Amino acid sequence: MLQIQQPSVRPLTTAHLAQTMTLLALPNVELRERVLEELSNNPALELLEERICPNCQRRLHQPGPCPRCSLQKQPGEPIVFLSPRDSYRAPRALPLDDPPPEREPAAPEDLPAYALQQLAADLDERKRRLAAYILACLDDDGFLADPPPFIARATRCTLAEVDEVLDLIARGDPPGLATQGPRQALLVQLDMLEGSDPRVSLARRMLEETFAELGKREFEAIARTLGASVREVRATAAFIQENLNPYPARAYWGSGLQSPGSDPHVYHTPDIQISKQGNNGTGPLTVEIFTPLSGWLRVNPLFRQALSAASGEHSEAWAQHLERASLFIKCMQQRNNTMRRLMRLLVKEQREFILMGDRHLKPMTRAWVAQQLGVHESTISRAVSHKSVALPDGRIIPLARFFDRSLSVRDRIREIVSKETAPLTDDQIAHILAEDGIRIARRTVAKYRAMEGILPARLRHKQKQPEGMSN
DNA sequence: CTATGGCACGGATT
DNA sequence: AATCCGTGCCATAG
Repeated sequence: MLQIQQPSVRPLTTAHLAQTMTLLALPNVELRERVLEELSNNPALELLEERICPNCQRRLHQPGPCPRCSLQKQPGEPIVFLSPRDSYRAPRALPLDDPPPEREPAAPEDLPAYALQQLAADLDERKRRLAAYILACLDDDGFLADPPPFIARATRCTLAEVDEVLDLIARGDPPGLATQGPRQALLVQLDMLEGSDPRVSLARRMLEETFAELGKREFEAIARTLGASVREVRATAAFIQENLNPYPARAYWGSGLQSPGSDPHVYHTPDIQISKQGNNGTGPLTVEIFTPLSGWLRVNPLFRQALSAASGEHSEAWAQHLERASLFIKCMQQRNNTMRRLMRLLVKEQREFILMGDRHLKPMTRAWVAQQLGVHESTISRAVSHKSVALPDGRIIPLARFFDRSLSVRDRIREIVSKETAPLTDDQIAHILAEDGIRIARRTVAKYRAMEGILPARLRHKQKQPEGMSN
């Protein structure tokens, strides 16, 4: 918590603030890069081993008592704690109480062996060994742990050879195996079914140009970027969802996550996980804020000693390192603290939304949250942007959606239209909403309706096409 | 004449 | 300071 400040004349505050803000705006995956970079560049910075909480067996990544066990006090309050996530394999964190259903039934050796069998006949000795090496190094999702140039170096093959073998594997039976991630896997699979469907070309553009948005299901943004209609984008997203598999290895390892209805098709891991405590809807909500590494950062005490002992030209550079390290740690703590406070407030305020769906989202502005927390509103902006949160029902949504004023209204519009007997005009819908106390302009109804991919009243007529995919 | 979608303006957000 | 979103005004399709 407290760092011994070097009596530095440097304007610590400006640098500190600037760096805090940049860290705050980073999603977990990028923060991981950032921390690793800092660790490798700065010898004064050190990552301590994780501990296991003797009580709840969770991994701890900060000094002091286990935050989860010690926090379980206040009945109405949500439980918010940081949770180390150094592996990005799981699609999302599993609820704390349930045993993980995935990845134990089949032996992990099965898949590589199976894949190798298909290829063996086509390859010479040298390439067969290369293929075996690659397959052995895949992570649990069937993706490459190392980039191709790395493999080339490790196996003393040329990059061209590596790419060739990779391509063969990827087009083998679990299509998309041994690619670099969900996106590449999907693209390979897309290539393989080319020719048949007109949606293929749009699907490719969506994967290539707007993959991040696709993961977050921001269909409007995709449509805008690609110049397609929201309707087309939705249809294509459904097409991708039905025909392609972002995690090729999972189909083989009997994961129960892929098939059931709970929207498994989000192609990235969340930064935050919210789960319910019990099965009844009354228990407190648990919020895990993922941190990129297990263990915790601190200034290396040996380095500090060495600095005081050292003299001469080194000491200045070393002092800078040390200052930078301590600064970085402060920034990380600042970030964690802000995220914790933010999430505690958000979950408390929006409990109904989290548990019961879009319609119960209370309108909330960032400015208001900033005032509650006593920070600048731009801080909230940074904290909220680029983050994704997994809800108890399995949906993964951008954190910014907590501030989407239109969400609950759009949900109501969808309901009104689905229950209508005769097609209602936008004006009528606006009127119905007004009776419920929602005063929005007719023009706005039209926009929301378009966003939801609902045709205008004139075109809805009698045949209704149930298009709802996210409920 | 009515229902919609396009364009632009003002306020909020970033 | 730049950008996004809700809304009003207006042209157009039916």
